[in-house]
Amino acid sequence: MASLAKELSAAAGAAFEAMGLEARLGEVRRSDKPELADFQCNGAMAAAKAAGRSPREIAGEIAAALKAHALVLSAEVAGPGFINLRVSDAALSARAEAVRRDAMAGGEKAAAPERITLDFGGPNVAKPMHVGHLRSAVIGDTLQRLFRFLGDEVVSDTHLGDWGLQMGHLITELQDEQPSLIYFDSGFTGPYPAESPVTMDDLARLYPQASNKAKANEARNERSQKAVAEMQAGRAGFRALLTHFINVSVASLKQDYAFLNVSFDLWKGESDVDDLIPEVIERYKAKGLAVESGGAWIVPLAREGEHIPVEKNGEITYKNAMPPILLINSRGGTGYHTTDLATILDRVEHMGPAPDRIVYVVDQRQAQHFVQVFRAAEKLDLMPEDRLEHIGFGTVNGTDGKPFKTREGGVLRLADLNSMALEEAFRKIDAAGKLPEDMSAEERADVAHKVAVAALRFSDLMNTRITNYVFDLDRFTSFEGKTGPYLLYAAVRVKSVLRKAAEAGHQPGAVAVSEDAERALVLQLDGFGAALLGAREKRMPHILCEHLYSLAQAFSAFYGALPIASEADAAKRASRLALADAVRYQLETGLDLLGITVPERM
RNA sequence: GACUCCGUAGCUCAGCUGGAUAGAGCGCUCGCCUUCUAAGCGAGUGGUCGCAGGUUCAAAUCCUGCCGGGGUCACCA
Repeated sequence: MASLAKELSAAAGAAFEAMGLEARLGEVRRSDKPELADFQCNGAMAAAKAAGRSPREIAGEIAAALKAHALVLSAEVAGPGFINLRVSDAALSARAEAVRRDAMAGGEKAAAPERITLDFGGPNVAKPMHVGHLRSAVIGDTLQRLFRFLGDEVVSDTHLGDWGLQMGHLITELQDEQPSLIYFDSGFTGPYPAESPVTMDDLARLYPQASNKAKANEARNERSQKAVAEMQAGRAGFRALLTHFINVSVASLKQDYAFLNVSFDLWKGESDVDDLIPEVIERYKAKGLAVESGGAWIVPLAREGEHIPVEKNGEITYKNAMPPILLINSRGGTGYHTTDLATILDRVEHMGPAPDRIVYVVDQRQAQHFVQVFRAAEKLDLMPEDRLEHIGFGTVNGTDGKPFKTREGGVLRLADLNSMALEEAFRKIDAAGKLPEDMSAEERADVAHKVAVAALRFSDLMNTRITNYVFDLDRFTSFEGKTGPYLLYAAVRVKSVLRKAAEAGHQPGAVAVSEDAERALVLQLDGFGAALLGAREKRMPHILCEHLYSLAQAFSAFYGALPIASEADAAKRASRLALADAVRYQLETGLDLLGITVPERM
């Protein structure tokens, strides 16, 4: 059975069509005014002008048609032409039962599923992930779960940054510290040691050292640039180091991701498409798309009306500029424009069936970069621009509204953020003192971890993706308000009620709603499918967050208003237990899509 | 300068393919645990939807201009 909203929309749409109007006018949604109606349809007002009739008159006819529908208890015209609908208790009862038995907990598959390559995470080798990486990881992973749930075929790839200047910094800095390492002996032909000469801590130390030196000293920077170019050109010792750097880094990255329940199908990186770069460059040159400019090779991308040169004080600047992509820099090296294009080539031509779409979950500040890459990809007929999609997101700010920093002013590492959240979860759990006495240390630690992850993931996902948000750990780990821990608590409480009932021999049975709190709960359950599809269509996980939060609230209100397991009347008790079970099922299903798991007790 | 995102309650934010009295959380004020987890629930408080025009029966929502803030603008990614 489809959702009530969908059934009613179809019925209203048919009624509009019967009047010679568009079916889409029949869209029915939850009422803004629960005291007036369960659902409403506003199409009559929109239709009035085209139909040349008064909106109330049209609404009257639609309402009359809807009254005949089996689900509808009443259909009334209000105000300028709103159609207010009430559905019957029987319809709500049947819907609740359907949700409880449904394979998707009341959700529905996407109408046009796609094969999607999802590129997110994007950590850099040797640079520990920082708080900025949280968003890509959490949003990307949630989209991955959501897309799969709705029927899309997803291949996720973390796309390591392992090909750029940072590798040159690491190589040269390591050379300064340990010049005798075999990797720097250009006469050595291998094989190189299997053991890495550096640890993750070494890398985390070497990179900022080199980066700071390079910023202050142009010659030092040149050395790094040169080293990258040599590595990219295939110098064996440098490539062996690269492999060590990647392996050491990936092991560390996996720990941070695992804490957050984030996973990837592929751990490919920029360096994996090394062998495709010459081909990409050749294709651009062969098509006459690449031009030489100042010792570099670029692909101009500006379109009509863009990129108008303006000369000022002898310097040329561009009005409305869409800069070209840099295919090869003046030192012969390639940057992330070129590796991104080679990666598209790889994904489209070398990795099994070509994806229908490639989706990148990357900081909004990269928006122009992706416009450039997408245009360039289309020019080469790799993939049409409209099948390439950048899902941008805002930055994570501190409570001062500026980009999040540690107390010392440095960038906060993701690993440290994870530990802070875990500590805070332990603190809040201790302060509440609500965990059962018999809970083992392991279970307690598991609960703390789940609370920490719920806090981090939910607080990130509940914000509109595109805007910046203020990170406030204390607020996010709170059990009060619109937080992950509140949702966890609500879900655990449903489970607890169901468990206690089962222990007492009470099972869920046929649903028969009658009370307001029961009706409100089922109406909320009914909105799951629309929330999922909306979240997928807009790539906005906060739509799902809102739904789940409202569901948890509706359950809490229901729980407060009516006895469930303790209801004396057996039929009512069985019905309410079934309702509770439907809520548990949908809540757990939805939270799982957010990467949040619910403990048995807390 | 160009492009882009944002400006809604004291704070943090939803709502923006136009529709009824603009919502939520926090905060603050009340009330509710001898029954299922009170980490909860109920009630109240609080808004010139940045400003000015325009389109419309109807604008937080669409259009134009302005003001304020963030971001980006070819050799780091």
